[in-house]
Amino acid sequence: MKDQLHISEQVCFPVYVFAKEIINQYRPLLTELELTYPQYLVMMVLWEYKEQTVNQLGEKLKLDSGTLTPLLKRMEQKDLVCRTRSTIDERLVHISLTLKGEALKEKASCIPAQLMESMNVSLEDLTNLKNIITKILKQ
Amino acid sequence: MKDQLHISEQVCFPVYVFAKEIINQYRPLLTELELTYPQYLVMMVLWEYKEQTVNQLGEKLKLDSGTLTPLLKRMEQKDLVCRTRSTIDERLVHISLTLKGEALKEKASCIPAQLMESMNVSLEDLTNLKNIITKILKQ
DNA sequence: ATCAATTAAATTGCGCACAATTTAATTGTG
DNA sequence: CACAATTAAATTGTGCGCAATTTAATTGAT
Repeated sequence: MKDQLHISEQVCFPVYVFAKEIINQYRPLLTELELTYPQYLVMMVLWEYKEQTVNQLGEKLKLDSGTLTPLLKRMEQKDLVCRTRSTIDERLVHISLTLKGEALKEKASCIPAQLMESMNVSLEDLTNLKNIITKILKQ
Repeated sequence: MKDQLHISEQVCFPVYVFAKEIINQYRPLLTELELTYPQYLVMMVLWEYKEQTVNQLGEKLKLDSGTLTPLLKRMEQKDLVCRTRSTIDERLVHISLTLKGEALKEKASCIPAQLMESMNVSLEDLTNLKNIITKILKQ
């Protein structure tokens, strides 16, 4: 029987490398906006939904409070988001955009196109990739 | 023009989530062997190549010495690998398996199959996925 | 042979990512 | 109402991942 314990036989390893490579491609673009990739993900959710609790962000981004709490505090330090504990239910912390955070959307608008260019991938491969992965993740 | 700054429109986000999900699927299997996923990758390279310098490992795994040096020290602590500075070229550190590290290959042999099962993906999707990603990474 | 340039690994510092636990508030049940 | 169970966020601790720098050894060009 064939030995499966080789890097070259693995499917997971290319996925792992590819995910890191994507973040590395984003890095120079996001550094200009003083954002990391996970912070950029938070911004995208907030640009779309205006306000989210820590849990809601966590569900959308698949991150827990152990990751999000310190990350959001750093974003608060940079005056990108507000963290406000709910008065109705004091367990909840609402995350919303500051004016600076709202304004950053404009600057970020060119990032998707820039990234597409830097990755140099056909639209076809990209859609196939997305379809397969979302199919796997849905189960 | 359509707003591209939405999580749902992104291709990179599913890749990022998928890569994390893979590592989370590996976690319970690898925890039994007292390995993390990156440590498992190092083991796979060493099971195949017997001995590697830090740089050679880094090239194969796309990791730098800043990541590998402390990781390899932890693996040395667990008596999985030996770190030996070369006498011929003292800049090089050779990483090789201990007997315990060599023996772990046996225990790890079932992991690829177990992971395939826990991921519940068709072989077709998996090969397509791998082909697209390796194609993109090759450029 | 000398010394600048290169190379390899280690170090420093920061930001995730996640398991496990803690703290505090709310809900649900008798 | 009381109080156990649940929920939300924060905290603690460990291990990557990478940029930037440092340390030390080797190479190469004159």
